[in-house]
Amino acid sequence: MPEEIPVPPWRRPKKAPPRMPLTQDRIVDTALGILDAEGLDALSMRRLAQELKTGHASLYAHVGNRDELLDLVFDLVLTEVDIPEPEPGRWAEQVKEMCRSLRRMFLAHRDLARIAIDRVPLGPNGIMGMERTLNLLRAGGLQDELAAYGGDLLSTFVTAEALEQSSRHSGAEQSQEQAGMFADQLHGYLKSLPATQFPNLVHLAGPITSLDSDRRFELGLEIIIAGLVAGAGADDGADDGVRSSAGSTPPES
Amino acid sequence: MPEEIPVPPWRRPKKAPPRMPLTQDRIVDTALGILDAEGLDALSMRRLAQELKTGHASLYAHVGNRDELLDLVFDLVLTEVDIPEPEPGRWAEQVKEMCRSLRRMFLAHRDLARIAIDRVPLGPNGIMGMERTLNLLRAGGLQDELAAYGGDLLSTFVTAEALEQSSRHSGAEQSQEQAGMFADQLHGYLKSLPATQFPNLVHLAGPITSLDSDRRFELGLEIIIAGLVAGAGADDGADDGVRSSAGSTPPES
DNA sequence: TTCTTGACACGACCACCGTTCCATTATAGA
DNA sequence: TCTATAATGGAACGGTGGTCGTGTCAAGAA
Repeated sequence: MPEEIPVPPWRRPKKAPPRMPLTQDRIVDTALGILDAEGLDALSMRRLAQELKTGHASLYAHVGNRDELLDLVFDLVLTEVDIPEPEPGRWAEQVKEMCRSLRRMFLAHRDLARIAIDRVPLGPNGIMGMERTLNLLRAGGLQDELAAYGGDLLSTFVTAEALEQSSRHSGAEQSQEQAGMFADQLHGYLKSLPATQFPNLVHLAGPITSLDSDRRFELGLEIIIAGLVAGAGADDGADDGVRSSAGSTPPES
Repeated sequence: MPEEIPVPPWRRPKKAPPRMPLTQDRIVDTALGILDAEGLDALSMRRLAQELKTGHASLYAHVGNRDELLDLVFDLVLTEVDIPEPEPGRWAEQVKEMCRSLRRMFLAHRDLARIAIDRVPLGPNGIMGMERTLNLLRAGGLQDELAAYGGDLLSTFVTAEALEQSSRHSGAEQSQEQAGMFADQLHGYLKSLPATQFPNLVHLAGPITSLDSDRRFELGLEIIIAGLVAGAGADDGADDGVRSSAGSTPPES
């Protein structure tokens, strides 16, 4: 921000800078700024008021309470997610693109997954997003119930995965290094377990700890989409929704 | 662990009831009691100390801090989950049984999903659970990476679903009635949206709001297991893990 | 141009929270 | 019985979200 130019005294004797009025938008914008820079725990009403150069009690004239504020912040960032218009023949890829966009949004805003995890996005942008999501899912031929629930499942998955990723390196500031350290420590610990009692953990110590966030995300996405596709074949939803024959037989290795 | 052998009364004439000493076990047990009865927000160190008829500062001699206490509570309830020994030919059903058992545990303890959602279960019971889970998943022929991640995905799914269910009727005490009210209101709202702008939401208002928790849970379970089964067919995990051909072609309706 | 009014700002306050310090106390071992 | 060790818990610290009522200021009415 450039230096402030002094206002000529004859121009606006006392009109212009009396105060930038407090509005809900300004509050929500500033809250998002604090969230990005310092995380959810730092976002107290007092800290927010300080940033806005006002008293914390003033905020309650515009936002109700802290929880409602977080609702508003959540709905605001939802504008960053883009959900493609369905194109024939690209269904699975487009569903992935949507989920990746959602994930990018989460990773761009610190602790946002913690806000989103127990919130239903019913703000204006949330509703828009639901509409577009359903539109995309139905374009893949998913029957009503599966489309309705599939959107929920996908967004829950993306949120939970983002939450896991962000909480892994919580507390300290470092991200990459911290995550690597933890993985290494965990790998050593798992390898050190008695192999007679924990054969699977010892055997899988590698795969368990070596999966980075991106790979986990793509894997989970593949699994869920494959599951949705498998369910889309069932035409009568009265029984199971997902064709149960797909899951009832164990694959023999 | 075998039952404790009672101490003969002549052995310790006046040791027993001078005061029941504060132990970590007593603290964790009591914490779980408060959690069940009053929820996570009511579980403060002060409230807990009051229940134990002691000062809140005394607790810190046994548990480190509140977060560690929640770790311990989480690990304690994990004993209630049972994970079956693999039986040939019942793989998918056994995976479901495991997930249902986990879900039952969550529903039996108020707000436990909120505790579990951002916690990796690395306590003794958590480790045991991971071992048994991996054992079951591998028995279905899942390759290493898919087994390692599949367990995570399933438990994340169950936790998130339990969280959603519990947060739906948070605040007020009512559960069934409250949930129904909310669903009705939401249904009315969705139906009231302009059909030109939100055709999918209006069309799917029924399926979206009529899915009760049990059905959601079973549906999601089917989807994920179907996805895992689809992925189990891929023999080389170097590329995608889940056979991408399964998900890349949209099902035509 | 003066008066009035109503929305907004905000200091003071409330009831909590998690955590630490440290003097006191109770217990177990010598 | 005396002493070393550990548990205990009152007081205090620095926070939190939220409410109340007074004060201020700017725009509309007269």
